[in-house]
Amino acid sequence: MHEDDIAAMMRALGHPVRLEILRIVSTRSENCCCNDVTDCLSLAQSTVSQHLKVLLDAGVIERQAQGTRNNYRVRTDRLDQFNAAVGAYLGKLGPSASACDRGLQPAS
Amino acid sequence: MHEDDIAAMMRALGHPVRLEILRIVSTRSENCCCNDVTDCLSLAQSTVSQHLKVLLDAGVIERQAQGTRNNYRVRTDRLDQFNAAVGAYLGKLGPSASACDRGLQPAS
DNA sequence: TGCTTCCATCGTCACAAAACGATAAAGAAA
DNA sequence: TTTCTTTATCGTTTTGTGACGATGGAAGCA
Repeated sequence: MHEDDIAAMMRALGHPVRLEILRIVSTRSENCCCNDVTDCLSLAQSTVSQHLKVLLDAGVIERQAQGTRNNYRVRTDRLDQFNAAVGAYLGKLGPSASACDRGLQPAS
Repeated sequence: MHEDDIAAMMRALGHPVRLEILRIVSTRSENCCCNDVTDCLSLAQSTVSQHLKVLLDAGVIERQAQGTRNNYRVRTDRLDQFNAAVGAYLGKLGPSASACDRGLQPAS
């Protein structure tokens, strides 16, 4: 997972409503559709659908059509992956590394 | 660390340039000023200063005036805190809980 | 065949974010 | 004092985001 991917995932998760949506979806693992989420929030259905799309595009959740409804599910694999990447990235920030590697010296 | 704080931190880190700035700052722990960062990036000084402010407001970095320059430093304590909070939050998303309870909170 | 439900998408609006140049304050250096 | 360096902030422009209502297509039910 590269820096840009981490940033993209961070941005997808960087909204209180989306974090809450993620929590809601996770608690109804098997059958959580857009309306279920909407019922839990004081937002319009279109707004919730949009947030779901953001999470979907970021790979945080997955969609599965079932008749007329769409079931959403948390992609725990991706979240684990993300969590590990964040830990690794932040862990590197303490000790010295090779930064500014666009052809510049490490430190002064 | 509460959900909104996590979201705020995520949003601050949810930009490729800011992740790179963070990395640059971390490698020059003791004396990293705005110009140092600007030299590493192809962005205007005012733009870099703005990004630094975002990171500063989110508590990701700290500022320390030294003469006419401002030294920035990574707040590893906050990042560790954030990392732990993210891990705890994402870890909760696997097992089942009681959904849609806006008034109940297991832990913080 | 209708009728209903689900929901992604479109169009729109208001506001936030990202980038820039210009500026001014404040310390260092001459 | 005068000049230079550093850099936060202002004003502006462009682009993005979040929210909404409305719409239409697809599946299920009458």
